[in-house]
Formats: sequence, C-alpha cells, structure tokens
Amino acid sequence: MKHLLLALRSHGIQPTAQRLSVARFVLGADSHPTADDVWEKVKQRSPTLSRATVYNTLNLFVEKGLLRTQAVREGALVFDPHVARHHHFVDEETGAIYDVPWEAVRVTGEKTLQGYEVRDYQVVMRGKKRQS
Amino acid sequence: MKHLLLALRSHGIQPTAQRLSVARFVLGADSHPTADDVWEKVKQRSPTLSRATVYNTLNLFVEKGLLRTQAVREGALVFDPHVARHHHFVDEETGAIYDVPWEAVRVTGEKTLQGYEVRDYQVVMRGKKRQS
DNA sequence: GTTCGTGCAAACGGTTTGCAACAAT
DNA sequence: ATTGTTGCAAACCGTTTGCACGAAC
Repeated sequence: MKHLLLALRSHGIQPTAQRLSVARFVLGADSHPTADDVWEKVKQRSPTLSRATVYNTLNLFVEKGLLRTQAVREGALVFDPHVARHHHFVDEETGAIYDVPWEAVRVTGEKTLQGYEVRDYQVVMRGKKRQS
Repeated sequence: MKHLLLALRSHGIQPTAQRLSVARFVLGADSHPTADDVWEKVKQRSPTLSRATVYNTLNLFVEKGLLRTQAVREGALVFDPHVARHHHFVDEETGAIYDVPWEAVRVTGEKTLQGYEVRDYQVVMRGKKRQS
C-alpha cells in the first residue's frame, strides 16, 4: 500500500511498520473507531503492537492533520479520517456514528450570531438508522 | 430557596440536604459544569459531601429529567440544566460552553435525509467568543 | 425496623507517561 | 553518538460500585 506511505510522509510523519499498521486500518475505515477499537483490529495483524503505541500514533496523526477527533460519543474519543467538514448522525440504539455529507443539511444564521465568532460548526443528529 | 425543593419534589426526587446543595449550584448555573466542577463548588458550602454523592445525585437528576448530559467536551461529560432544545457554542481557547437559543440558528434538510430517522439534533459551533 | 441516602474506599475503563531497550540515521 | 520509536508497567483522571453506617418515615 504505497499511498499510505506517501500519506504519512506528506504529513511529516516517519513511516514505521507500526504506524503503517495503524494507518491502514484507521485511514480507510468510515466507521468512527475509538483508540481501543483500533488496537483490537491492529493486534490481529501485528500482535506485538502495544496499546501505548496505538494511542501515541493516533495522537500523532491528529497533530499532523491526518485525523480528527470527534466529541460525539460519551465516555470515549472517536477518530475520524474524514477531515473535511461534514455532519454526524448518531444511532441512539447502537451508538454507531455515521458521516452526513456537508451538503445534505443546511445551516443558516450562524454568521449573524452576536457575541460569537464561529470558525467551524457541525450538525449532530440523533435517532435511528433505517434499513438502507 | 423554596423553588428548588419544589423542583425536586415535582420530579419525584426526595429532597435531602445534599441534593439541595447540588441542585442549587447546578440548576442555576448557565455554565456547563462537569461532575467534578460541581463537587468543587458544592464542597465549599458543604465540605462533608462526598464525590460519590455528587455523581449519584447528578445521575439521578438526569434520570428524572432535571438535567441533560452533553457530549460536547472531550474527556468529560458536562451537565446542562437547560433541558429544552438548543444549540451550543464551544470556545476553542477556554473550552467554555455556551447555550445558543434554538431560534438563533436554523437547520434545513434534516427531515429529508434518506436512511436516517432524525429524532433530535443540534448545531455545535466552535470558535472564539467576542467580548460581550 | 425497613427503606433510602450517604460516605468511604476500592474498582473500573480510557488515556497518558516514565523509562529502559532498541532501531535508524 | 545522537535522535527518534517502541513496549511495558505504572500512573492518572473521570466515573461507578460495594458496603457499612446513619437518617427518616
């Protein structure tokens, strides 16, 4: 997977075997895994990889702009490889988080809010996902 | 403060001294305190009140509909006495969370999202609060 | 005297950190 | 030789839980 290597290099991250393992899983997925989700998955292919390395690597990726964290789930941080603006839908029954395209929902009025300089925003929706 | 007593009673909560201490702080504030914030503040007036009681009390209040939790802050749950629909603004520098009235911002398109049954939503904005 | 609430300490889950071993340059 | 990376264990923070004591109906 050459593009992973390039993705890391272009963000100023030295590509090591461990970092590539983490990258392969987390940059691909459109789920919104927690750090421990990542660890569980990555362990299957690279059983010697430690939890600390996963956490350090994820934080590094966030720092370098490859990932974002989302404070959508209670109790744990989730990582999102989708760094462009988008909204979120949280299934209240399963806790699963889905990306909602930026254009699917429109927000108006945020620019004229007095007292606040809004740099970024997103709509967080909750409910039930239908069979699709 | 009679109204606190009534607020608890009307939600089916036996008013005790400890619960009233917690209620006085958390139902009034329009900050969005974490459980430990509440403990710190309440301890000043009621030094014997234990952390466990604060957590239990806050959870009880949430269960009974006096408070909501908001998954807006990373790493900790915040409590919000404002139970009606509203939006949030997070100051990126201080981490402070502000309520934004429901009517101040309008969202369109959320009803026509295919695949999702949206029961609730809010806009989460981030940026810098201006001197107001 | 039974039920409910409290306080303490221990346990817990998610995350960070200190440090020694280990590449890699 | 220096710098950066890893793995382990311990520490840490926010939260929950078990249990014995105490208050209230």
